[in-house]
Amino acid sequence: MPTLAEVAEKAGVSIATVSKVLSNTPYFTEETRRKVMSAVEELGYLPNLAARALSSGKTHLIGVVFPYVYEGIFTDPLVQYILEGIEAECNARGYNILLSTPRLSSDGPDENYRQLLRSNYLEGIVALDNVPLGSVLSPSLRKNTPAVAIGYGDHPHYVRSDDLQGSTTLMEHVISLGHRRIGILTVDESLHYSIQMRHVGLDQVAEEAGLNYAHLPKYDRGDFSIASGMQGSAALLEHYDDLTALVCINDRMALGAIQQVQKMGLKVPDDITIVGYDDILSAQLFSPALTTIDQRAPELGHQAAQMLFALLNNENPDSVVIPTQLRVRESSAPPKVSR
Amino acid sequence: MPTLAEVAEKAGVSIATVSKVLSNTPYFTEETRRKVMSAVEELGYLPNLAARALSSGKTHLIGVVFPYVYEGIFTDPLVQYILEGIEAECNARGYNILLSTPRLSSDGPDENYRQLLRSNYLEGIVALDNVPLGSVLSPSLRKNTPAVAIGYGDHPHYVRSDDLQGSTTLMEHVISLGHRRIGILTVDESLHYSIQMRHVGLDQVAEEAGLNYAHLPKYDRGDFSIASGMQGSAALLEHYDDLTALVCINDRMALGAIQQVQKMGLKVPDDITIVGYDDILSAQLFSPALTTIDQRAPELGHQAAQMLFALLNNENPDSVVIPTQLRVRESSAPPKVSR
DNA sequence: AAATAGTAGTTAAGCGTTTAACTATTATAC
DNA sequence: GTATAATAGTTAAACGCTTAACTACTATTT
Repeated sequence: MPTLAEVAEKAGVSIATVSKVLSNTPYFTEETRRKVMSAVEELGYLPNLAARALSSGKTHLIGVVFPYVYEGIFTDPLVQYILEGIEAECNARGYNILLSTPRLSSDGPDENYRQLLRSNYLEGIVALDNVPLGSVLSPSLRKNTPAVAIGYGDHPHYVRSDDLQGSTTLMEHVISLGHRRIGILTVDESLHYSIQMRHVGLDQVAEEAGLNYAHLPKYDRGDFSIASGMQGSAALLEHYDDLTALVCINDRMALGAIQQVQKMGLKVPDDITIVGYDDILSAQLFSPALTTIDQRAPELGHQAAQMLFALLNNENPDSVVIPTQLRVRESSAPPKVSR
Repeated sequence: MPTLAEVAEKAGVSIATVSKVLSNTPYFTEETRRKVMSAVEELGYLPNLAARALSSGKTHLIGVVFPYVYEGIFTDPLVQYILEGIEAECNARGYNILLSTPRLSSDGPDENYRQLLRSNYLEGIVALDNVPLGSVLSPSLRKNTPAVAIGYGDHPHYVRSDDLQGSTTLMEHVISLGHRRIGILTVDESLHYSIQMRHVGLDQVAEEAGLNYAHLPKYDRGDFSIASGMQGSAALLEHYDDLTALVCINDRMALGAIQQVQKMGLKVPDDITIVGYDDILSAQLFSPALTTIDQRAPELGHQAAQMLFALLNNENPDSVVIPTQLRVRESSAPPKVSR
């Protein structure tokens, strides 16, 4: 690999001059530029990024952090949308993405990750931070590195989906259809802040409608998976066969539930309404298509990255809460009068 | 950030000794180790990765390259599975992933990417390389960086899914069910090597069964999307209403086709068999569940990463072709005798 | 004509490691 | 008791870049 020194020699100038030309720092003639450039060209010179990083302190590297918790990170369909959003912003600015997927336990993230984070190797960080178990972005970890959290972690700068508004809208939809005997399919809510918020929303709307949320039939041992949606709906309907609607905390569980109730001979939405949350690809494709909440995940990624670059630019961007969108499809309808 | 020098001073030794202790290079006493370690501890020393990279030439960074071609990279459902596989291997070895998503045009990948690749900043590369349009891993680009291609790019080291075996198995399944009037839904085959291979497989089996593949009704202006599957199936059935089976080049188009033919009043699989390729999540969920080919994408990622680390270790791993698995589900059945 | 400001380029220090080459001490062999 | 080998640690060069401080001109101002 040719170095600055070789370019300088070939061009007949000093390495400082070459550096100036390449970084467009003022004060050189067109003549010099030409000489330098043609030397660069001939030698196929490329800057050594490690050297540049060491010297300037700028790595042009953004850490994108998706903690690995209860399941593989990439099995979460939202992750890819978020990544897409972040990627677009970084690409536009010539920044590279270092993808970090720390194992998160109750002791916090793994040692590799801690070191990476504290090493100042990353100019900035965008992290999914939604897990009460532990933050990948706690103040002691992130130190001086600008960071944006996607989620409910307690951070000065964050982007969130409006889970409260989303769950409220979803529950209002179900209740306004006339349902009152409503079952809830969810996961251990200590797992996820956004799940907790969704419960708050469901609760509020239920109470306003005169329903006691705490007493609604619930299955809370799901794990986000399709299988647990099947299991949960079976368990609920076994004890409460008069339910006219199932509100599920995510789409995969909702799709599992639909399959299960169909297997049990019920029609969706005629016999029972089932709604989800997330609007994954399968939600639109499924038959019946799933009524659900679109979190607009790519937007989460875009906004988070934009905020991060604002921070790097010494601006002070406001945190953002992104409104969700109710997608009414085929899986929800008024309850049958007969039941 | 404390440096080696500060640690050395605090421990009362030279920086070379500190470096030796930390890298476990022989020849120091237990006593020294203790002094160094406690200085490290007290100061919270962490190595500067840029400096280390400059000095040692090792960045501990693996480039994972997903070219951005006709559509956003992350809209391809396989990508996340592959990423999952690569991530697991890198994580186990303490390597970090630099995620690169070059824009690929007929001039090759964009300039940012070229520079990154040739800068020796990455110790190794795993790249999706399946596009005749241009390689992200051509010899001139990758130079001395060890690289593993996932796909059909012409490289010394690659991992491929066995598209020939997959498509053969798929077509054999359809033909063995008794179908002879078969339509093909595909994309411009100049877009993708693996698509080309799938055609070869379909062709072979068709010919063996006495069908002229070239004359089978085809829609080849798809773009992998659900919408184009709907469009393509509509177009085909308009001209050939006697088709008893549609073989689709990927799952999303197949799912689109199912929706479309259902909309047209046909039953799947009673009136028409529809099969896909990929086994995306929705394939299992859809009703009817889609008969398709499972490429075992996570395995592609695992194997590719393992090969790369073998290369870094100066071994000479063999390239790998990963067999696929036919998933027979509900969307395929023998043709109705009446039609 | 001297002082000042602007332009063009150079010198050299510094970024924080790694590591080859060296010195000094101690243990082992004969 | 010396030669040799092994051990423990140090010195200093090197990695390739950025950038502050400097010199040397040329153009402008007064």
